[in-house]
Amino acid sequence: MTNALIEKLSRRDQLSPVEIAALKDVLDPPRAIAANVDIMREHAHASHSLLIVSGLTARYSTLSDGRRQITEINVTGDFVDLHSLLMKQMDHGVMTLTPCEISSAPHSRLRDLTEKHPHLARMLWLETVVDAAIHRQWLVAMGRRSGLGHLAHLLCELYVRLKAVGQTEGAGFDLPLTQSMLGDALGLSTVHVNRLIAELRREGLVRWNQSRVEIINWPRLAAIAEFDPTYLRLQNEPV
Amino acid sequence: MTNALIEKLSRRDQLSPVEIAALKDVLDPPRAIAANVDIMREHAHASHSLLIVSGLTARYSTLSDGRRQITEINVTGDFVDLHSLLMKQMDHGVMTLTPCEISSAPHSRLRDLTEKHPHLARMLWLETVVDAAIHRQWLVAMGRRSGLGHLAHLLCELYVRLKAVGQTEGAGFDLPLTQSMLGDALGLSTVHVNRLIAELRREGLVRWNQSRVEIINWPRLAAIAEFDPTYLRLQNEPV
DNA sequence: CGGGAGGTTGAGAGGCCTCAACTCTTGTGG
DNA sequence: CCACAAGAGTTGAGGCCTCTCAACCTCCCG
Repeated sequence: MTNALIEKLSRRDQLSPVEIAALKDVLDPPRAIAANVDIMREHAHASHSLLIVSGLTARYSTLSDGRRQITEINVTGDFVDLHSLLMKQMDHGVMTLTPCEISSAPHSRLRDLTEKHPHLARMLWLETVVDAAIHRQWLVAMGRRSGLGHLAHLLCELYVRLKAVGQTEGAGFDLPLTQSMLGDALGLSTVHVNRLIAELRREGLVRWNQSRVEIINWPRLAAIAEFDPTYLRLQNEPV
Repeated sequence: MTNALIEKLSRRDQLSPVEIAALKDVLDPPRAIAANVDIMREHAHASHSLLIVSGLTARYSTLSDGRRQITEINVTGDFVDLHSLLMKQMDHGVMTLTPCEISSAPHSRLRDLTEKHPHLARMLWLETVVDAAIHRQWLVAMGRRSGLGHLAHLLCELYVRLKAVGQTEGAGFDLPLTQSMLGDALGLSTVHVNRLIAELRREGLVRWNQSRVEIINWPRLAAIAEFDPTYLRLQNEPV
């Protein structure tokens, strides 16, 4: 049930059987949760962290006029809101984008884990550090890339992250997000997202029907995005 | 020499004398570094992390056409690039914005610290988690706020962060950044930054001469920015 | 005194926004 | 089995925010 997380962590550094057992011990059995449900409310004081066993979630912040900004999309195997172990109060909300299975990890047990397993603690620390690196890439894309480059970058990122946990098929993957949600992630309007997707299709870079995205021309898509996956930290370097 | 860092950490949770000594032990004596110097290059493999003893630095990423996006401004007492302890390869560069004093902490010693002092390790983990929270606020500002709101938010953030380490005087602080640098931080052009600053002045929200920023009307500035300092995690809650 | 960096201002262009209408799909109930 | 509603996607038109280009000013320093 924690396979995707362990698969991802093992790409970065070796986990001992004891550590794997300790990691499994902090997690409650997964619960099934429907799509479009808040699993952690903005400003809440959290007492546990959540692991996505399957499905897609989004971190978001809401503005006073109701508009929304999604700040990260999380996928199967992501320890979303692990940061609340230390932040205590949530600076953003987390919602499901698809039906999900979610495991809960009480902060008390996570704190015990950091006392007894310093190496595993660093591996979890690294999870949050990669989140920050993803945020930085989004900042670069939002601040300095064209709308098309930004969308292309998001697709490249999701493809690589989903592939790392076995959620791709060939050059395609499922992305059951509405164009309105994509707009909230990119900081663009729904109408403009629609036109950008049309442009990617017209240029023969992707096939995109329903929730199925197929990347037809990876080299050109990655070039438009100036995509370099180093920040996802999927290479093996012991911590 | 690590006073600002310890002052900031102590706002969040109590540090024992042993922990303070351990923290000081990982740091080399500070070096003086001029303004506009790269202290960590993009894509470099880091073997140590850097503490800002005094001065201002910026994390940045460079695009293929030479344009730049600053993803965070770091101030006195910030453990900039602590994340490299776990990331190993830098996903961004770090440069000084002003003359700085910088202390270096070898990763080997930091790793030892996490083995022997789990609580202190969590405090350092929290430092990187706050970085991520700052990134998220920048994403919200960049994606969904007006240019004016974005600039106002940056000023509010810097004021609160500088105040937490005793670097403000009344409602003012030093911000020796060129408008071009501010543009790189906000994702705007230099010309537009100039016009936004002029608007803040015209509206009587700030006085801004040379590198001196004086906030005249904090309530209105914070309202324009929709600023809520919770994400900076300066409240006391034990980790 | 000249040069360079930074700041300021004007003018025109363009990317993205808003508003609005229309289409398509899906699910529900009569 | 069809009518209808609701949600999502698509397209057009006009407008605004921000960009680029360019000129000029100020200040500082060699």
